[in-house]
Amino acid sequence: MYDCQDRFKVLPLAEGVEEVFTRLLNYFGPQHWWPGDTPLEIIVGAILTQGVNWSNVEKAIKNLKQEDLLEVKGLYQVNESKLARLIRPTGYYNMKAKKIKAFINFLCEKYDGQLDKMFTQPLSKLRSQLLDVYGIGPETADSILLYAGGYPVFVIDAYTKRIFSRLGYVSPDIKYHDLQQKITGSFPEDVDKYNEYHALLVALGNNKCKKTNPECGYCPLNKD
DNA sequence: TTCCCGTACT
DNA sequence: AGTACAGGAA
Repeated sequence: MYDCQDRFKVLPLAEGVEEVFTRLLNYFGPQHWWPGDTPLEIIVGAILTQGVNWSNVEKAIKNLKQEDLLEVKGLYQVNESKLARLIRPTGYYNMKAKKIKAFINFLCEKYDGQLDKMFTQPLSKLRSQLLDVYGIGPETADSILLYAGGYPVFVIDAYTKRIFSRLGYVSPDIKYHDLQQKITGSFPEDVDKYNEYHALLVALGNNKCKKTNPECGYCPLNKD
């Protein structure tokens, strides 16, 4: 099994969650997420990054910026096929163009095209509204809420599942909501910490705790 | 479960 | 050439 289990099996989940955060922050340093200049850019990025590397997203974001399309009005007016062409580097570009359009339409209909208005809504109400938008599932909704809206929501992703299952705390196929409850149930509700924690898990998942050939020998969760 | 789909790293 | 990737819909 994985080396990290030896250390973390003696720690209750609550302490383990805290220990992982401390170690990752010491090792990687603050990540300064999300990499996006505006709330709208963060939301578009959250949709574009579904199922692909962030490096793919950067090209698409650059294309959108060049066309002056990272604003509500522009995204509302641009036709879907042109949008799809611009975001081609992210893969799934036809689906994602539809998804971005669906969000913009939702924003315009419900909130007069104003993100400020949208983000005055209480957390649980807005979350369920976002989940009703085509193309927005739990992870994308929570990324939008945390990184664009500043709500205290802990984002779960493939890395989070992989890391906590390898630590021995949960099953690899644990459901999104169940893992979210497990982690937040024993962790202070703090926007800055949630922000940093998710970013650090992505860093570990990318650099050390990879799906195949994980570099456990160099993992900060194993050192003394 | 399968489809959507390009990019980077092995 | 093969695999993995900040997922979600049908």
